[in-house]
Amino acid sequence: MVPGARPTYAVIAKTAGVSEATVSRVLNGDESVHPERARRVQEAVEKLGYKKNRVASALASGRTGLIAVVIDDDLSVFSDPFWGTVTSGVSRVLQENGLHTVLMVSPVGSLEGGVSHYLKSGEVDGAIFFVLHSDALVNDLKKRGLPLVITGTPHSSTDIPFVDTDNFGGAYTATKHLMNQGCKKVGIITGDIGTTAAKQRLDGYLQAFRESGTLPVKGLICEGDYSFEAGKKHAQALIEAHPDVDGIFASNDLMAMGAMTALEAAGKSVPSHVRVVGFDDALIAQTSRPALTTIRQDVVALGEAAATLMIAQLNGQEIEPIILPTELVIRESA
Amino acid sequence: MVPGARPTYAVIAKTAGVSEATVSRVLNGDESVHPERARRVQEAVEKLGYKKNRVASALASGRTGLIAVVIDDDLSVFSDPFWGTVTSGVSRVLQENGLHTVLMVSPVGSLEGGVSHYLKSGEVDGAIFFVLHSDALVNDLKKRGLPLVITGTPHSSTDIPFVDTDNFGGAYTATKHLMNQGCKKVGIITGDIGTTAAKQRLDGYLQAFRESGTLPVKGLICEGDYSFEAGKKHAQALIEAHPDVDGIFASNDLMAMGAMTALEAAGKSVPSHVRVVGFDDALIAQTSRPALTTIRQDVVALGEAAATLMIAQLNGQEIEPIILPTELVIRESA
DNA sequence: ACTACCCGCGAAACCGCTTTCACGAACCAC
DNA sequence: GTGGTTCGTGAAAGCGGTTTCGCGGGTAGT
Repeated sequence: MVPGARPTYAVIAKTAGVSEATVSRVLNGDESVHPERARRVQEAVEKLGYKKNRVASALASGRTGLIAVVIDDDLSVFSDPFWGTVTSGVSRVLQENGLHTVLMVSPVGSLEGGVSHYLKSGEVDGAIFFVLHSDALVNDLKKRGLPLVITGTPHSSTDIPFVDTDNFGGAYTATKHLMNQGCKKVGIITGDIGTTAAKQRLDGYLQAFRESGTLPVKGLICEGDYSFEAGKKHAQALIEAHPDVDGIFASNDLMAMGAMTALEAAGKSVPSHVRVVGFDDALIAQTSRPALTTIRQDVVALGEAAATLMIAQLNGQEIEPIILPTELVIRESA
Repeated sequence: MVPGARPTYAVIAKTAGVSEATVSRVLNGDESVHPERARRVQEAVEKLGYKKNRVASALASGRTGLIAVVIDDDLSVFSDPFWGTVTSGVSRVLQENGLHTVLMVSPVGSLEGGVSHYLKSGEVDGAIFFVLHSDALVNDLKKRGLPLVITGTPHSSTDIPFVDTDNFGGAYTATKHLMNQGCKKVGIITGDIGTTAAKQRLDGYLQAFRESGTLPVKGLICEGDYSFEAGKKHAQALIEAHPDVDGIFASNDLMAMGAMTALEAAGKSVPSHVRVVGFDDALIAQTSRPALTTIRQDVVALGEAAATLMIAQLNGQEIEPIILPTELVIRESA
């Protein structure tokens, strides 16, 4: 053996005095090998510092040990720590299970091109989608039998396993909190209503109203899009339409920041005139002045849950969606 | 051929009436094939919707088409959009070149374990490191001939190609800007001085002083660690030690935010009493009140540059480090 | 016209691991 | 003791490409 070259089964087999087939069995946890021979193989592996060639293994077995994480260029990675954080959770759990994370950041829309091809070509053992881009692609993959996990609730109710934050509950808690603080007129700035998360948060808001026996007046519900600017714009509109508004639930922290900026500019102080609650507990929630009261979602846990679901699926276990709880973090703004 | 099964060379070869060897040559851009036969192969590929099996290809050729991106769990992905953004830049460029990004988020310190093994085992064609963790590992990999790129300037001057932002120039510009605005006493809150970036930014600050013919008084240089808390703490210390301080350059936006929070709490208004400049142009710089004047670095471009360097290396081209320019973004704080 | 080359191409070996298959030994029941 | 199992094992056939090697035919040189 040339020094520096990695040993192969041939070498291990010779050293241990067994066949390559037996080496393979031992290394793949086949119980049926005689303990004594297994030990000899283990020793040879140890001694030679053998590490399995994953590529060869993949070719022969059809399992690559790779899980794709598919992200939409636009919504996501840029300037928003959210997906990066989720990914790190995914990656950690996968790694602990001997799997690797292949990142596919696809320019939105072009998903049908290269990414789609790659996923269909069996070079990954599964795919985790961040935000459901195209139901078509996902359903197609599903039909082909590729293990899938979606982070965020899918639009159409497919039977594809997903993980999500309890958007409904979080929004409900946020709204309830505002009411408990004495707010009589609570508005909401929603996220991009095309996303299920935004819809669910709106539902949670409405539920809080329902329970209090009232319904939000027209104009209290503003359709935003998760951006700072939207928060600003809609807060302005809100206090114009309803000068007596005394609580705002923004569907994410960034919009809450925008709202606070607008409120301050309009001479309304937070929280004495208007209380504000956000959603996410992003970094900005902690650093803003006044510090933002918000609904914390555990983003790392979201990633970990997605990975866990994937692994369970690969093991052929029965699985169901995971909904992660949220937590109200009370700071200064409400 | 079973419907649904992917075609192989065997099928293409038969369809085109050539040998598998010729198919391989055509698909790998070997010029020596007769145009007519090449055309026939292309047609067969087209007709059958053939896509090369990357795994088989990898086994035979030794090239996996995978590039590892190695990130330190701690410093990075969590709550800081920085590395996520860089990664998306890397991923995009790699993908355009038919390569894929394998994410390795390693709990700091454990780099020597699984990650190291994986990288050494030839299952990736190259590795891009975010922040230089361990010179030892990198040098080892370098010796083994694995193409490497480092984002951020390495500590020891190895000949490993790297990409970085012009930290020195950015810091110099920031400090100069404060001086030009009339600041007489400019302090700095540095980043974790164990990182080269922090050192370079400090150097830039010092250079601005040198050019103005003065030197920063003792106590004007505060050693921070890039955290919000550090910014707060050191700004407090700064105005205590030097009540007449009228400019602060914080080595990142987060510390600048902390500093502004502390200043406001101490009754100093920004920018009228003290001007503040940050570094990064992160999201918080735009949303803060007052909006933060800062040094913008192009984070996506950083990732793209890293990927470009990697690709050049794989092509055997000569390469040298890339230093990306920064830009002063003037907002309200200075 | 004869040897020397070069060029395009196919046969076949090979990459390193997995898995099927069949064989011999050991074990069982009758 | 005989026939039928079961069990551990190795030989060998893949997995789907890449690459070496050598052959046949055309070109060039003398």
